[in-house]
Amino acid sequence: MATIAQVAVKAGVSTATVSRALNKPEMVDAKTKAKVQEAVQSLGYRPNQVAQGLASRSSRTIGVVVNQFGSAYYGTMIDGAERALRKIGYKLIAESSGEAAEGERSAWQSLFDRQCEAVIVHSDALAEEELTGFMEKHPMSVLMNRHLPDYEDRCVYLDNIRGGALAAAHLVAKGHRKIATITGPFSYHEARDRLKGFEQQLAEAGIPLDPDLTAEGNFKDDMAFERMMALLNGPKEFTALFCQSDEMAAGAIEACRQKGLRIPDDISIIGFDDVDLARHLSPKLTTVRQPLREIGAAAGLLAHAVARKSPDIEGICRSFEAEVIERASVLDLNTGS
Amino acid sequence: MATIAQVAVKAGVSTATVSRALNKPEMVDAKTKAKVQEAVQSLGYRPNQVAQGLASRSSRTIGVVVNQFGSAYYGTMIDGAERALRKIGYKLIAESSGEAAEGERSAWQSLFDRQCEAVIVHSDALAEEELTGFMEKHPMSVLMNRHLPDYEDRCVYLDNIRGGALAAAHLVAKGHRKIATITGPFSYHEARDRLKGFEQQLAEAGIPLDPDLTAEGNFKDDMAFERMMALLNGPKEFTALFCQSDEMAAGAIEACRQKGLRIPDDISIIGFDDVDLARHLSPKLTTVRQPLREIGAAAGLLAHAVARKSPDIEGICRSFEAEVIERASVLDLNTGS
DNA sequence: TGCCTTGATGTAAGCGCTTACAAATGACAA
DNA sequence: TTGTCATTTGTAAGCGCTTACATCAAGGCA
Repeated sequence: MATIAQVAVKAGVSTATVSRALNKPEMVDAKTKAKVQEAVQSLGYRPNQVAQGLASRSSRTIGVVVNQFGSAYYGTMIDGAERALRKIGYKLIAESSGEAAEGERSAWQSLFDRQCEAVIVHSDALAEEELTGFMEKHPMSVLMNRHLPDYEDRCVYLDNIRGGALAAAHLVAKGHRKIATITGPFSYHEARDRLKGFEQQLAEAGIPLDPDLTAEGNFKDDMAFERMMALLNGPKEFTALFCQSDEMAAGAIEACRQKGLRIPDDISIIGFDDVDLARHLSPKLTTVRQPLREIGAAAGLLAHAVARKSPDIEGICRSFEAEVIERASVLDLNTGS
Repeated sequence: MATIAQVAVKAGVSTATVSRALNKPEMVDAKTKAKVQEAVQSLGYRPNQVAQGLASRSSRTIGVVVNQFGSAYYGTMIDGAERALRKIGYKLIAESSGEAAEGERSAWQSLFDRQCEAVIVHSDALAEEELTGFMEKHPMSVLMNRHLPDYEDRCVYLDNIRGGALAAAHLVAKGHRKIATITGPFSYHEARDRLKGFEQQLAEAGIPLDPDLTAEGNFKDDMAFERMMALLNGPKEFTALFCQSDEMAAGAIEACRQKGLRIPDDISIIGFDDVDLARHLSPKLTTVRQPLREIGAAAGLLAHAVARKSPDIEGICRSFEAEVIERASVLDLNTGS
């Protein structure tokens, strides 16, 4: 690999001039610039970006930590972040936490050790209190898809309360009154918020949330399958189900199938997320869409703005709205279709 | 951020000693080590890994370029690679190519500019010839899930010929004789290989591949839907279909549904990949499994071995075998179940 | 002509580390 | 006592860049 020094020798100038010719072209004479260009070409010189970063104290790198990369949920957000950052010449270093609190802590720290200018964290395992501590300790961090009131301006998040309300409103509008729900784990802020919005919206329609029809899941299909089985075997009847993730909806659908129940004829189901899976399920799943790619992109931009202490922070959308995508898994009781 | 110089002052030793105390503990006296440790603690010192890398000429970073991160296919491989690398203290810099040849070229180059010790490439867009050129130009590269005969020892790949054969064998064993197939794009090596294995295996059973029952898709569901519609509307009958990706199988299933055809009663379908989607489809999809996570992990390890010029290269599994996962989308014509 | 600008380039000091090599210390054998 | 050797530490030269500051030549102006 050619170095700047070799280019300088070949072009007959100092390394400072080479550096300037490349980075601040307006400061150097046209003829000199030409000589430098030629030397660069003939040596195939490419600046060592790590050395540049060390000297200029800017790595142009953002870190991201998520549970794992294999699921569409995380993958889509990361994709959004990476594309947004790549456009402005930034790179993404990705680390997975292995779904453990200790993994989140160490990944967070180690990304800074790698001189990431900022890091994007999707925390699942850290309690609110510890998270707050980290946000304070690492001011160059932003939270993705989680809302921490104390650090409002460094969070990109979905309005989960409203998301939950949307699900309830949709079901109620379709004439459902007896509604069950399988939530995410209550240790997750999102799960609590979605349930809260769901409950509030039901209340507005004069329907109290029935604890017997409320089950705590873990966003995964297997557990949702079991919960749904229990609900179906329970004494209470219901015509509709709200699952806080599409994957759980898939598990619930499977349970219905095993019990010989048809969807949406016998039971209506609405999911949450709108990952690819949703439109491949049978019937196609009506769901509450999270704009994951947009959320990821916003997190990337926010991280960049925070790192650069840019005043644009205010201009970056930090709060996103969910929307219901109507497909074929909810029956309209009013019209029967 | 504290620097090594500050630690040195606080501990009353030279920076060299601090460096040694931290990286080669056996070289320094126990008492000195204790003083250093204490200074490190009290200053909260953490080594700047970028500076370490510059000085020691090793970044402990591997790059990876894929089409996009949002799909389970790429996500799972990346997950495998990241976990394998994290265990040996390496980090992953991820860049997406935006599904374009130019994106692949520039990502590849730019990851080296960031001093990645090696880069893992999942090339979709580059033709074999250009790819060979890149492998020659960048010896610290490995190919993930693609097989380039000239650089056999720097490729981690699935035996796609065998994978295609497996699909054919399964269908034939179930008594199918009239078999259609929707392939990936023929510009993809994988698609050609899978078709080749498929054809060979059929030939062994005395069944010629019928061009009228062979359609070229693009691994996506939409196009598969159209291709399947055309096949169904065509003059030739068939009892089974092999799709070269699960996503295409989902599209084909949708087409059957629209035509009022039941699966597997009227038509049997076997997919390829075994991503999460497969077990959520209805009926659950019988498919040829690619061990994506293992392939990703092997690519990570191979990249590391290549970067370190380690002789272990030979010990890393580079060729993976597919396997058929039997679920519910293929009817056994022999028994009728 | 002399002085001040202005623009282009070079010099050299870092950025935060590692690592040859040199130096110092003490133990030990002759 | 002296020389040898092993052990521990320090000195300083990088790694490949950027950038503040110094330098220098040329042009403008009184």
